[in-house]
Amino acid sequence: MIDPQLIRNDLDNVAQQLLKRGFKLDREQLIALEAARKRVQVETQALQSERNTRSKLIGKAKASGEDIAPLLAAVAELGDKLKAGEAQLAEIQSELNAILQGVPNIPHADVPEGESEDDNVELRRWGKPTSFDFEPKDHVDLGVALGGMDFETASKLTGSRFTVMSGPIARLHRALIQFMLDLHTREHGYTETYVPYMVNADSLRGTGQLPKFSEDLFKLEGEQEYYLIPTAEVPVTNIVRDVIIDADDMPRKFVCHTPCFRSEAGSYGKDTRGLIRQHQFEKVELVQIVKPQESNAALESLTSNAEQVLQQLGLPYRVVILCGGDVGFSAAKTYDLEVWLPGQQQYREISSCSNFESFQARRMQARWRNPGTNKPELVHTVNGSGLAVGRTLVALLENYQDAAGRVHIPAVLHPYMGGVTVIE
RNA sequence: GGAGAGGUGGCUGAGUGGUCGAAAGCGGCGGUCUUGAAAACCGUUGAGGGUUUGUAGCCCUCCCAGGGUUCGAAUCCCUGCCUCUCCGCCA
Repeated sequence: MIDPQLIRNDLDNVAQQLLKRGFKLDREQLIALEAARKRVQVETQALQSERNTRSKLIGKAKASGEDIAPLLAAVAELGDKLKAGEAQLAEIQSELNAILQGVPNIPHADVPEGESEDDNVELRRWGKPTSFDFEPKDHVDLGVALGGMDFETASKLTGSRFTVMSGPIARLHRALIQFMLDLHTREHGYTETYVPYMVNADSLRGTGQLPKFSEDLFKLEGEQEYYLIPTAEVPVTNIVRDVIIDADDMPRKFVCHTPCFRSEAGSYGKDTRGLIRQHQFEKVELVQIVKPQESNAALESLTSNAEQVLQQLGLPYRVVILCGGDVGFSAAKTYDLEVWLPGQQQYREISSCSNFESFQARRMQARWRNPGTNKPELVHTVNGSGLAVGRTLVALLENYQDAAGRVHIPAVLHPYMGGVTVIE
C-alpha cells in the first residue's frame, strides 16, 4: 500500500507518477471520499469523547451516592447518533481502504518509461550466447530422450503444466537446489529458512497478491481459508508482519527453497511446451528486510547474489530493468535476470529482483525501531529469485548439450551429483 | 478425535463493570554516586489514528480476533482463532 498521507497531501503528484505504469487514479472519487472521511471521523470522535466524559461523571456520581437518573437521561440519544456515526465511518474507511489496496506502488525514478516487456531496458550482459556446431535441441527433446522427463505421465497424474522427472535429471534438479542454498548461506550471508507452503489470506494481503490477484492462486477447499504459496516471498516476508525489529537485527536476510504453485490463469497459449511455465515449480528465494535508506543498495547486492548462481554455473545471461508498464503491482523497481536458452534462441526470465520499499511493509505493519527517532518506522523489503530451479534446469540442459544429445554437468555441481558428470 | 486450562504492555504477572492504557517486578533509556564499572538510589519507558504549519497541545481507538449487553467493558454474553496439559491416533 502506498502512504495514505500522500493521497491526502500530494494527490496530483501521486496520480502523475502512477501514470508511468499505466494506472489511472480516480482523483475525484478519492477527494470526495477523503472529505467525507474527515468530516465523519471528526464528528464521530467528538461524540465518543462526549460519551466518555459523561460516563465518567455517572460513575463518579454513583460512587458518591447521588441520583444518576438525570445524567442518564442526558446521554439517552447520544448512543444512537454515535452508533450511526461509527457505522458510517467504518463504511467510508473500508471503501477507502479497498481503493488503496488496489493502488500499485509508485515506480522508482530509475524505472524507464514504457508500456510492455518490449520496452524493458537491457543493462548488461554476462557471457555470450552459447554457440553449437550442430542444431541444438530444446530441453523437452533432450529431457525426454534422456529418459528423465515425462510430461504425459504428469498429465495423467494431474493435468497439463506438470512434469515427472526421474534419474539423473531429477537428481540434477535437486542438486541445483542444494547448490543454490549452499552458495547463498555460505558466501552471501543468508539464513536458511523453512516455511509453510500454505498461507492464510492475511499473508497474501501483506505481500500484495490479494485482494487483486486471487485468480493467480490455488485456494484450498475446507474450513480454513488457506492458499498454496505462489512464491516463498509470501511466507518468508510475512515472518516480520506485525513485528518491530531491533535496529541491531537489521538487515535480515533469508534464503528459502519452496515449491511454488501458480494457476497461470490467462496464459493459456503461452509456453505450453516443457518446464518453462508450470503450475508447480521449485524456487530458491532471497528476501531481505532492510532499513529504508539501505534498500537501493540491498537490491543491487541481492541481484548480484542471484547473478552469482548463473555465473558459477557458466550460464550466459543479461540483466534488464523493467519499464513502468511491466513492473509488478507491489514493486517500486525490478531487475529481471534473463538466461540464454539455445532451444528458443532467446533470453528468458530466470529471476526477478525487486525493491518494494515500504509498500509491503505498510500492508504488513513490519517496522523497525529507528534509534535516531526511537520510533517504530516501516522497513523496506527486497526480494528476488536465486534462482527459479526449473528454468535453471532448462538452461543447463540446453546450454550444456553436445551433438550426441548428452548433457555435461558443470564442475560446481559435481559434488552434488554423486560422481555423475555427464547425463547420457 | 476426547477431556481440561488459558490468551493482559519487550518479558513475568495483577486486575472480574466506572476514577484502568492498565499494579508490581524484570528488562530498556536518562541521571546521581564512582577514576571507570557494578551495586544502590531517582526519574522515565506501549502501539495505531485524527486534528493541526507542528516531533506542541487536544482528542479517538487498541488488554487474541469478530460480534453483543451497558450511560460505561481488560472485566459480562456469543462466535472464531491460537497456546498449554492429559488421553487416543499418527509420518
